Amino acid sequence: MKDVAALAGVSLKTVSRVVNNESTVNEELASRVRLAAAQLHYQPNISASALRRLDGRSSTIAVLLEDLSNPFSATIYRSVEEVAIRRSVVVVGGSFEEDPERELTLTAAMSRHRVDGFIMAPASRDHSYLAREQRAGTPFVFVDRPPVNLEADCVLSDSRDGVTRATRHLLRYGHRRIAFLGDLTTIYTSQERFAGFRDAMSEAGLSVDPTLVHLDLRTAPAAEHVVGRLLDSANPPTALFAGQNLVLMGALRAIRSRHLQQRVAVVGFDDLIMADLLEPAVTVVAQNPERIAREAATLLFCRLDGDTSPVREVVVPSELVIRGSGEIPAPSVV
Amino acid sequence: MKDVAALAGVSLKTVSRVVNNESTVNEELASRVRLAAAQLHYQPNISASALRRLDGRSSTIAVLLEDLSNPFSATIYRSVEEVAIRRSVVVVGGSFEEDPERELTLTAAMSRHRVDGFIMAPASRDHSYLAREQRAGTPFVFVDRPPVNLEADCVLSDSRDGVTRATRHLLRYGHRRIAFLGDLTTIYTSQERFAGFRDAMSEAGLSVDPTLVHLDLRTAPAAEHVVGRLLDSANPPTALFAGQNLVLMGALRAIRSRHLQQRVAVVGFDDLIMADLLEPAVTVVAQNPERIAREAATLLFCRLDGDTSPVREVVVPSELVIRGSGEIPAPSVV
DNA sequence: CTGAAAGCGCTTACAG
DNA sequence: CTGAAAGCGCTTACAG
Repeated sequence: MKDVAALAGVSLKTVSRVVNNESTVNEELASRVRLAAAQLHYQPNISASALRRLDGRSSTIAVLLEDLSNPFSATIYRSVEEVAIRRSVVVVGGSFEEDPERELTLTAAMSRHRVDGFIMAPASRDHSYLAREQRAGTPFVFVDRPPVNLEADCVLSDSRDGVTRATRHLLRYGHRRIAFLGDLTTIYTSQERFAGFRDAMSEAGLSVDPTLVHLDLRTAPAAEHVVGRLLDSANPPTALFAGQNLVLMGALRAIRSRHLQQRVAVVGFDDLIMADLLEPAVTVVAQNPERIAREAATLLFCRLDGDTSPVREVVVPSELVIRGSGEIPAPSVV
Repeated sequence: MKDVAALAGVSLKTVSRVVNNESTVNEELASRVRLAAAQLHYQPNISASALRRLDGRSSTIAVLLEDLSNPFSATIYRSVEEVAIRRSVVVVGGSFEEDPERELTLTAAMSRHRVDGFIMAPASRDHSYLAREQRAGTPFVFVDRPPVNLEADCVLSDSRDGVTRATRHLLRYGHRRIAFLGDLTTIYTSQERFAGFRDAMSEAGLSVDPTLVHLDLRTAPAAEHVVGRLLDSANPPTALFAGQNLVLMGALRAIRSRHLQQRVAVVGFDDLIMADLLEPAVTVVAQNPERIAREAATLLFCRLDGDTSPVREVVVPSELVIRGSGEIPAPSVV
């Protein structure tokens, strides 16, 4: 900036004004400055300007999710990026991997980098440690999972209701022995999905058979193993609800290796690319990560723009996508 | 930092020494400083320290790819994150979307944020504009596509050879009429994949039938349409090579809707989650994005650590994953 | 409308 | 081993 000022023959302050589009600069001086800046390939140092600025804004936000390589997280990141870029804000990402320690590490790192705000799907179950930073003016928007012990904006899927509707759907096709396969019970959404399942069962006056419930399944092979055992048992389920992507894939493998794909009904949570290409195509409860991300980004930028209205909770509807695997009737009904 | 110094009753400089783990501090003073820092929940301002530091390092790198929501890009981002986090370096991401303008915009934005280095899969075909920043000490590592008019490190898949091997594989099953379906011809990897196809064909003494070559396919519906027309033609191909994920999906849909999945051979480029669950399971040329990312990140950090050896080009092998769809023999051979 | 001085939070380069 | 002064690139708060 000093060099630009020297080349343009003006003061530092004038360059600063031109760079920041302050309108009060004489057009001739301004164009001299712009010419000099272009000649020197000058790029203003955003960190330096943030340091002195009253608002201290770095034009950077953090998007911290479970795992940026999974399609749900990746889509959220990407959709936030799209909103951010329109405001010339840059997005730094991080993956918590369900590790509360890593949540602490990453949020602290972001705080050292003085990000302007956070969008996060937390791994921990206590977010009171963020209250100080929040009070200091950094907005937090939670996605996919609500904040615990912290008042903050939050954007969720209606997982519970989505699973209830999916379970009713299976019940309607005559299924009574429905297995529920869930992810880590420590995860909020995992609990919600199971709750949605129980809601529908009790609503139908059915009790949940504990031998048909398997939770804390994280990987496809684990799910494949469990589902294999269920299918091979004396009294197998006639339908399966898979509470998560990888679990769904494991379940489908177990079913296929037994050639039961036309006999056992399956509904999964979260859409899969290519779900329509399987035979039968896979019925799922699809979330809407683009919309979750857009709502979250919009909320965050509103807060950054000074919106001090009460904390909001936005619920984005999930959708039952009917494709075939969930519409296989129970044997007794055939 | 000032507050920490005041609370600990030491000078600013002593706090700075403790924060930066300079060993020359009296243990008693150091622990007083640490206590004060903890009480005040002090987080050092990395941008401010970068401003004055001789190396000017911000502990931030940029990872700019085609589209962070696609599995290939997302996996690269995630794997770079994993290497970066071990060095307490934070990763800011961006998506070019095959738009050279956006490449300029995003690299300039990153430059204003004074990132320490770049890992990027470029959209443009001329990177000379980065030479200045590179000379100023910011390392660039290109992934998936080589730099043009710029000397920079680069990590590539052996796409061309991978496609040649896949095509030979189809030829071995008796196919002569093999359709090639490619992505935008402006994309480097797209050209390479087509070149690999032609290599194998000419090696086998076959000419490429131009009516079986369709390039510039970007979306699944476009591919589905084109493949549909091919399959419905008087002299349809007996095998298809799909040069990209979405194209593969479109091709599979066209084949399935005509119930030809057991008759027309298909090989795709890039692995798909669930490719093993289709019937037949899909044979693909799989890249290794984790390894590409690890190599790129390692190279970048070597450069940041002062490695000034000549520019390197690393080639990561791709792998033909045989699953069934690519092993359907040509009709004349049956 | 333009600019000289001070200061953001930190590290550097010295002095003691 | 510890600290006072200067300065990184910028904006603020003034003065003219």
